[in-house]
Amino acid sequence: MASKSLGGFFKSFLAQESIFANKKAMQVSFVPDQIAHRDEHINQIAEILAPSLKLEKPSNLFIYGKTGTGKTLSVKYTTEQISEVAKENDIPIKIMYINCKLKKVADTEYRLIAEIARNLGKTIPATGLPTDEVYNIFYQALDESEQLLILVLDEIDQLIKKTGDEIIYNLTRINSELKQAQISIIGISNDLMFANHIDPRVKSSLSEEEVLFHPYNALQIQDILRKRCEQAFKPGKIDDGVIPKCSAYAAREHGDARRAIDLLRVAGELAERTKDEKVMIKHIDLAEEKIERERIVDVVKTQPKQFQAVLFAVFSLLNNQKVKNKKRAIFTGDVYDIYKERCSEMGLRPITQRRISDIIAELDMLGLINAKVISKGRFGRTREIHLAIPSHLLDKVFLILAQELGVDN
DNA sequence: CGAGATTCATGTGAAGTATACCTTTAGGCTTAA
DNA sequence: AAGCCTAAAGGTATACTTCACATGAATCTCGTA
Repeated sequence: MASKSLGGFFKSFLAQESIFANKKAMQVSFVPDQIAHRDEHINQIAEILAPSLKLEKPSNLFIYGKTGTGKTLSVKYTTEQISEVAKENDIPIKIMYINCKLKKVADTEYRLIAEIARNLGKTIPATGLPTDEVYNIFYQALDESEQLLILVLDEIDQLIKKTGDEIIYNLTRINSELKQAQISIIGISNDLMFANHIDPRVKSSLSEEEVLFHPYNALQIQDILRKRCEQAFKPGKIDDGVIPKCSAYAAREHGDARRAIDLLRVAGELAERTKDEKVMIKHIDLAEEKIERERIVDVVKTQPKQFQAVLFAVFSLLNNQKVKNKKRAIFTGDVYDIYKERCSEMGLRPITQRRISDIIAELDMLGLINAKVISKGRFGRTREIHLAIPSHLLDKVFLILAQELGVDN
C-alpha cells in the first residue's frame, strides 16, 4: 500500500512544475558571469594577478572584508578567468583554493602543507611525517616543472590565530628555494583587525598588496538578488516584497549577501515542497528558521565527542536554569562538575579542567555559546557562559546531543 | 574613610605524556642459481 | 647470494595532562583624618 501512495507522490512531484529554472545559480559555490557592485575590486585583483600570465610572480595579496561581501567569489572569478586564458595559451599556471577553517583538513601547519601537497598529486599520511619532510615533498612536487602556483588561503585568520604566523613566513620564503616554479599567495580574512596581531615582517611579506571589501548596502543586495533570481527562478515565481525582505534581513547582518542568497534559495525549496506557486514572504520566515537550525545542528553533529559532552553539560545547566527560572549565570566550574558527573554515562574518559577551559573557548568561537572571561572579585575569575543560539532550538539540540552521546534525558 | 593588601576560582602558558601513525633498518626466511 | 617479508627501532603530530604562575575586582586591613 505504501508503494502505491508513494508512486502517486512521485508522479505528482514530477508533474508539478518547478519554480526553479536553474537552482545552481542560488548555490554558494556558484560563480556568476557578472558580479554586481564589485567591478572595482575585481579589476584591482586582476591587475595585481595579471603578471602571472607572463609567468612573473604577482605580488602576494591580502584581502579583508566581512563574510558575504564577495571576497571569495571575486577571487574565484578572477582566478578562473586567468586559468582559462592560461589554458588557451598554454601557460603553466596552477590555482589552488584552500579553506583553512575546515577542521581536520587545514587547521594546522602540518595539515595545511599536507593538503597543498595532496592537491599536487602526492599522498601524505595524516600523521607521522616530520613537518619539514612534508615541506620537502611539497617543494619537489612543485619544482618538477616550470610553473606558477597561486595559492588562495581562505579564512587565513583562523589558521594563524590558532597556530601562529610561521606558516606564512615559510610559504613566502619558499620562492627563494624554488628553481623552476614560483608561488604567490592570496590570503583572505574575515577579521578586519587580524593584521594587528601578526608579526610585522610576516605581514609585510603577505600583504604586498591589499584589497578591502566593504559590506553591501541594502540596495546593492536587492540588485544582486534580482540578478540571481533571473537566472535561478522561472519568471513570476517571486512574490512582491520577497526580495526587499531578504535584503533587509541580510543588511541587518552587516550586508552579508551570501545569507540573503541562501535565504532565498531555501525559501524557494520550501515553497516548492509545500506546492505553493510562488515564493512568498511567509517562506522567507520559515527559511530563516530552517537555515539557522540546520547550521547549528550541523556544527553540533560534527564536533568531536569531548566537545559534544562539554556542550551537553553546558546546555543541561542552561536548560535547568530555564526550567527553574533562575537568573544565575553559569561558570566553568559548574560545567566541569556536570561534565564529570555525566562522563561515565557517556562512556568517556573525563578530561582535565584545563582542557575543558580551552574547549569552552572553542565552542565560543563556533558561536554555539557566549563565554566571556570575567572577574568575580573576591570570588575569583571564570568564564561566564550564555546561550548563543535561539532558545527555542535548545530542546532540539539537546536531544541531538543526547542521541550522539547515547544518554537519555 | 580610603589606599593598599589579600583572596579566590580559574585563566593561561610551557613543558611533558600518551597515542597513533610514519619510515628505516636489521634480521630471518625463501628462492634461484 | 639475492630478494622479500616482518618486526623492532626511532621518529613525528596531535590531543591531552601537569605544573606553575597570572589575573583582577570584591573584600579585608589598617593607618589616618
